[in-house]
Amino acid sequence: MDQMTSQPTIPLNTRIRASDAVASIIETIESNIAQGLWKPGFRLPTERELELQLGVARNTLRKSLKKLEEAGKIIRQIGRGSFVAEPVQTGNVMTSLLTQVLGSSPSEVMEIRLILEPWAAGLAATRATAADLTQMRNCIAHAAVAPDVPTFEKWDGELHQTIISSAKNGLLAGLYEAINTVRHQPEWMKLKERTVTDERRAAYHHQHGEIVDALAERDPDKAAKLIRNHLIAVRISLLGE
Amino acid sequence: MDQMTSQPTIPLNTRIRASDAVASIIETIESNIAQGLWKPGFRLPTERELELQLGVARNTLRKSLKKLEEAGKIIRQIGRGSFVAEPVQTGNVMTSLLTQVLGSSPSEVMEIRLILEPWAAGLAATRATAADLTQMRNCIAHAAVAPDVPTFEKWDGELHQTIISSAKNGLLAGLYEAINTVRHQPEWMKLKERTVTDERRAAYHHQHGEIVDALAERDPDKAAKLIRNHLIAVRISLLGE
DNA sequence: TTGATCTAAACCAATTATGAGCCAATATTG
DNA sequence: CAATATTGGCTCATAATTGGTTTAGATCAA
Repeated sequence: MDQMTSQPTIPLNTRIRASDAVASIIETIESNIAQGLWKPGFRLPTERELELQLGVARNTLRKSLKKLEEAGKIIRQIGRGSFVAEPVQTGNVMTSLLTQVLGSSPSEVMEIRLILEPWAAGLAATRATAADLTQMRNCIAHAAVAPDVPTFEKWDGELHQTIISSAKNGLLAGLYEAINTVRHQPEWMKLKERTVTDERRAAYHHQHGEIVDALAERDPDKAAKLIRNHLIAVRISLLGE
Repeated sequence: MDQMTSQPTIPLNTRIRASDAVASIIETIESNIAQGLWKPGFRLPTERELELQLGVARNTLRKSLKKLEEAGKIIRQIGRGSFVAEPVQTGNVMTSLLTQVLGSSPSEVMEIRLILEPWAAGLAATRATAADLTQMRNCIAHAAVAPDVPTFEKWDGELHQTIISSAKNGLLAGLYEAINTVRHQPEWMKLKERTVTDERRAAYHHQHGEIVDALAERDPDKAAKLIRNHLIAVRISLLGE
């Protein structure tokens, strides 16, 4: 309604288009909820009342209500009415995963490894190929002669990643890779430097060999049990009892 | 392209015309977008309004809009209108994991859920707060009255995410959130649409209620067992025996 | 003239909004 | 308990809105 066509170069933010009815209705209702005018549990006017109040057709109104319902803002029930929904904590967005991973404590990481890896080892016992087993033994050999903790840590990580990969579940491999990024965190490295003694390295080496042997024997239960014991040992050395 | 030898000055892009309406229009609209006057998603005035505001013929205006569309600045849709395009998303650090997740088969997803969720439920039984439990029941209520499968799916996903979050392991929550993105994949949705019957929805609703009850009773074993049975039922309905 | 650009109008196709009627689940009343 | 009223769920036909296309004519520079 503000057709000031005198200035050709400045088209202003004119008016909301007629076909924005649905969006406009949603905005109105959401504002009522946001302002606390309609509180959670409040029963909103019937559709036949709302269509009059808002000056739109019932079909249009219903499209808006459907979207509000899908967004979780309201709940509708035949014969009862439509109600303002209880607020739900806004879930974190996808992007949070990285910070989630990088911000995770060693305790959290071990908690998850302790559940994922024994299970994965059980699967790997039946699914691992000869090439997988060869690669595992390769990792163990490298770790055994590693000159320092970071190098040992690298081959240790590679070994566990290979075991996980042998479970032949691509999604699992991806998740574990994300978990593994935490190994490159300074905090994790410092923890390792402080806790990985030569004695423990020898113990880990022995446990790693047993695990791969169990996988080669195609014994799921044995592999799962061995890797679980290994991870418990790791957790103890990292975090204490 | 490079025949500079014959002609000293080749007028490649010479637009000598005094009134280059198209370029002028493009400049005006781009300026509106750049200045934030028209934000991403904003629906610009209809062509029939713009031609009045700019004082040009619709044909000329459309030439400008076409170029803007080709440049990715706006998006046009018959019957709906023209919209300022969303800015292209910059490459994510998580792309590898994301593609890993999105490329995963429902079978792989269920395999991991079946191991992670019972364990998480066991932890949640002792770690869930009253607010967590309230939110779970809220999700169940939403799912119960969901008018269609996508909406049901949304609240079902929210419920499981809440249970996971109740285990109070931030890394786990992040991983599960990544897994959950697969629910938005077309393949997954089609599978759900095809397999989620009213009968199964009723069964799931009952199982969900039992699970949350077990969590409220602080019974880890019962919760783990119930969610395991639930997920087995889901897997069967999705993938068969 | 020739070619390019702009103006103008009519019509096409996809989407949205309207209005009416009827159905299904729930609430209320006798 | 049974009957009625209320309320959301749904479908259909119709009209309005909006970008897409074609055609014709006017203007202007090379």
